Amino acid sequence: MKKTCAHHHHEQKQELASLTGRLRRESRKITGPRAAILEILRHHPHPLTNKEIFAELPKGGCDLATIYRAMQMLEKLGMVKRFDFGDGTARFELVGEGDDGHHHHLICTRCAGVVEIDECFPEEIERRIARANNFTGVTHRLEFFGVCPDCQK
Amino acid sequence: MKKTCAHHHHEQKQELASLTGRLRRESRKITGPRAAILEILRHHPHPLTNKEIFAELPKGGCDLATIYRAMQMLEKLGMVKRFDFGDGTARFELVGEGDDGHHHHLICTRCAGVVEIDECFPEEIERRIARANNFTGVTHRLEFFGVCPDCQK
DNA sequence: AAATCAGTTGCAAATGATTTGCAATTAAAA
DNA sequence: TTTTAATTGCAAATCATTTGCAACTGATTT
Repeated sequence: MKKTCAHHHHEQKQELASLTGRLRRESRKITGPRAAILEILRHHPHPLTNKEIFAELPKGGCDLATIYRAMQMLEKLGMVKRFDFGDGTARFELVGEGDDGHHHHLICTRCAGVVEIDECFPEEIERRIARANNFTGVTHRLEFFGVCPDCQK
Repeated sequence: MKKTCAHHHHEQKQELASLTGRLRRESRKITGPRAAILEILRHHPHPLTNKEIFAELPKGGCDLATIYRAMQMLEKLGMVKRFDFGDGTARFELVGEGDDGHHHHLICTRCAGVVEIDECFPEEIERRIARANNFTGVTHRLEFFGVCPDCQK
């Protein structure tokens, strides 16, 4: 269960320069650990856990806490999107400029393989739900689970 | 943000006898802690965290670990359904006999109030997603977030 | 290029939710 | 009652994530 194909909601792999530029604009420093983390995210089209990023880090990597701090900051700047697959571990994906990164996944409950999904919850129904309950600014968190072709035996 | 109204997917409050019967059938003991926990769940139409159940427990309550163990067991028996609101704390709701408890919530990001939702992700689209990726046994986890009427000021 | 300073990092300790080992207890069957 | 497997309390262990703090380093200024 490995998929690398780009789905239409995926921008081209972002230039590192564009990423560091975004940081600079927010008066954040471009440090070794940050450049390395962005580099890893840039090359992974799928959501990664902090531990996974940590493992991908070259030799003298950085502290795990630094990754946690970096992801928190990148999320606040809207540069990464946090996903929750319900296993108690956060996962992150790089988000393109101007994009909000909203999309969903289909996760194999056997091998944990992940496929990005283009479908989203119907806007019209979401609006109906918001109106019916007088809620504003409604969004959703949605992930699919099933058994991937490889794991079906 | 408090709602007590019963939605159509909610069975009538289950008889305690029916609940204990289900346990007995699985050769589980009806202990004080368990009866107390079921009693609390029976009276709460909304997802509860273990801590909340713990707090609701009468005086000499039971150990928090016992609640964790009970919920795990009840979930395995399909008597409660676990929900994940993305805040790192599991929540549980009693599930009626024969029901699988599948449904969703609309959660206020300000006051954490919860409203049960009747809408579900369109089956047809889910089937399409499953087929398109050759996955079997596909389900989904879906929760809505927004600002409830009270918190809108 | 050296000085300056806010933003960063490593490391260890703190949190918080959840799990687990184990000896003592108890519900339910015999 | 006796018997036995299931259950509990309690403390210690896990795991993911956060945080305090002193040392460090980009980025900007001089």
